[in-house]
Amino acid sequence: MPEQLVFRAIADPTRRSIMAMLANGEHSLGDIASNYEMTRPAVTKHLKILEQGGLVKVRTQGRERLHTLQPEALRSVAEWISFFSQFWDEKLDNLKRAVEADDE
Amino acid sequence: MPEQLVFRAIADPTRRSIMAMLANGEHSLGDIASNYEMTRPAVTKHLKILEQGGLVKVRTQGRERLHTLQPEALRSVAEWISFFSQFWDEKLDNLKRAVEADDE
DNA sequence: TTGACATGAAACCAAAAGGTTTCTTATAAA
DNA sequence: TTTATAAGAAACCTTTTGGTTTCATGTCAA
Repeated sequence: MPEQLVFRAIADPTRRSIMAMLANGEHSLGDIASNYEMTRPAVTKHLKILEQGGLVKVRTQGRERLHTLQPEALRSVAEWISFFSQFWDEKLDNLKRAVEADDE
Repeated sequence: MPEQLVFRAIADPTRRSIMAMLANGEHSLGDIASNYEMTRPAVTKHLKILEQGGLVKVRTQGRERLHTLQPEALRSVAEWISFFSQFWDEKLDNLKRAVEADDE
């Protein structure tokens, strides 16, 4: 799972919005699409990109496809940011330690 | 400075690489460009997008343009991630608190 | 002041991104 | 067993992105 796919996935505002929605729990495609102006196929494409980034997992139930958030995929981004956090504020070294501690 | 411009800026691997380079200090355009296969105009465009995201600041000295990293611009991304970190691991609530504490 | 150097600017191009419409397939329900 | 519903798939379109080449400009140094 190349890190680049995560950065790509979170670059789009619609996809970040979908992530926020999925933070509340599992949702079907139609359920998600009803929250946006665009058509369902467009939302499908966004969900596929989120999947490729490892941020969303899908399971099929009957004729529905249920999507769940996989927020752990954001950890690589958090680690990348933590490298720079040391330059912006020493206090935020907490962030770096927190992330690293979690790798054990 | 819309948050979207930061997400856009960090989405490209070349730009993230430039950020890493600038973490070591100020660099001129030619200096930066000499590290990449692409032409200088291409690097110029990347630097402009980094500027728009607030991640790089430029000053002119003689005929050179010196670029410095502004890592604080990453804070909005860190805040966004911190919202999701609660879902992936309670221990990483440290991250959220660290970021919020820094807003005071 | 003439030449070399560091950069900016503009025109252009191919590929990727974000969207649409149309058609098909699979499941559920009448 | 029809009919309605949920979704996948493919073809297509426009705009953005990441890159190029070419030319112009400003500054430093012989």
